[in-house]
Amino acid sequence: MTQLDAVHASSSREQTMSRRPAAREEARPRVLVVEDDPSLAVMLRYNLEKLGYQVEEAADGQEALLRVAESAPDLLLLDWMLPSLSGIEVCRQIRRRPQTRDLPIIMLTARTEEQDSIRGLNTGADDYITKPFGMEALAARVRALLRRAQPQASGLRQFADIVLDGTEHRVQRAGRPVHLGPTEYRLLEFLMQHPRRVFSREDLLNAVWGADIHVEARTVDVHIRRLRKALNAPGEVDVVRTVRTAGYALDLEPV
Amino acid sequence: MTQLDAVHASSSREQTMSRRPAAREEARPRVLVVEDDPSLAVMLRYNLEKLGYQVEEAADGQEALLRVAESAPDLLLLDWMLPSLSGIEVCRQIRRRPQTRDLPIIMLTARTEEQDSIRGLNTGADDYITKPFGMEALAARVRALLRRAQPQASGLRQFADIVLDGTEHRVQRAGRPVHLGPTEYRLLEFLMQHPRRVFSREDLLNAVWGADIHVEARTVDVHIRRLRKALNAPGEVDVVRTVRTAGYALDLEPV
DNA sequence: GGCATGGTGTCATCGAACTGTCATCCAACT
DNA sequence: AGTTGGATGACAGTTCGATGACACCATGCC
Repeated sequence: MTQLDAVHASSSREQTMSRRPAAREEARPRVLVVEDDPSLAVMLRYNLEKLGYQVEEAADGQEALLRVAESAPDLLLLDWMLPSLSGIEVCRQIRRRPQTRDLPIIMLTARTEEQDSIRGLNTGADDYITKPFGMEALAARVRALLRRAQPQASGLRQFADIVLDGTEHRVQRAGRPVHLGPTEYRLLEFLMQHPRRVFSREDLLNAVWGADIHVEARTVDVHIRRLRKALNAPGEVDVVRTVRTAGYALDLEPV
Repeated sequence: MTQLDAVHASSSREQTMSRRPAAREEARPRVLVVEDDPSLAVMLRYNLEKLGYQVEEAADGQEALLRVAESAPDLLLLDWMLPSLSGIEVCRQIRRRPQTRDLPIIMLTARTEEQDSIRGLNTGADDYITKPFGMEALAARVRALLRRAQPQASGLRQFADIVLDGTEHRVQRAGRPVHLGPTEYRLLEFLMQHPRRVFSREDLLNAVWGADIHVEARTVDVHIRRLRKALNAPGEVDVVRTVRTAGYALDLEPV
């Protein structure tokens, strides 16, 4: 028992890093309400909390950006008209930063404001709803957006200093961008789904190429080599472990 | 061809040995088909049963979750478009529960639905196949996934301060990593399956080398020696017991 | 169309790791 | 002491993964 625990403990070090997005997922989704009218804000908070969301508030555009940056909510409910910084401007700034590019935003607009101009103008919002609105309508939009956004969150995979962004199809190692061909990308993607685990060439062919495609087993070697070449900068440890007669694994310890 | 067959043969040996201890494993693998189109469902059932699987069915997402929870199938064939709860959503819910996190899932999608978005977007499925598909393609995927899922059960083995991790293909003694050649690895793996039990050289040849391979019996001595050398650091007790005229065993007591 | 480019699968070759065998030595039993 | 069976070191042959080269295809660009 003690031994097993020891092994687990030593090997779970990196896992805690890669588990971060999952930990947040467990909690209720957090909605940031940006609304300068206090009575409306209170109403929104009340209803959203009843629906099971955590609610944070911001009264103007400046505060909104601040809160988005530091508490990374899962969804933004954004009033169109705001003091200090208009809703459109907030939207634009949020879209500009890579960390918040995919944050779902719902705009709250007054009926008088022309909907066409909102729709036509590229605000960057994902959805909008005109005031006054019913709570069911809002709830439906919130649910839909959160559901859509969810996979994006888990599209991010991390192992050691390697980050694979599934939605952007992008790979980094130690912050530096890494260019991979399509096959190498899928290969890495698959290996990152089961870090440390050893896969035979046949496993990899099935998973990366497809079960019904016939390709020489040795071809895997070549792609592993290309993956290594792209991933390992001079001086860095090789992240691909070769296990003789067994296959390959994504791993730090070469032995 | 020859290559693949060789791989099959050698790797299936380990699998039969590392069969899960549970009683229900003797049965054929059970596949749950989640498909709302009755004619397709019938076709799938017919073909899968012909391939030797047990087939269960569910017509929508709700029923799918229910059946997964109560009958714990070995593999899920999941239609992308479903009434009441989409395939993606089913997938996500299954992945959320620890008991079903490793359940292999194959998605069935229509050709029009973008394949990239399925593969790229992290749906949580292990594989997918576009609709219309040939039965061989499906069979290949099912086989591949079931094979991959199986060895997970027999991951970690331990004897005294020795830990052998089957999925990672790693060996440790007293926390220190131990490097073994393929033969020594299989030898240790076999010995660890029956600690303390004494095996004759012939037993070991059959189990580790294979019944049909002809190798000099004395060769076992050499590999036992290599295993000892790798396993026993200076000052540690020898974990391999020699029983004169009988064979070897994994044991702590020297006598 | 023709050309460049980047990606892919296959092959021949190289070198390191592994393997099986033997001769020799040593310890245990008779 | 003599015999038997295991341990050990050496070694030659083999296997297996790494590597570089190359021909083939797409795709995009002039």
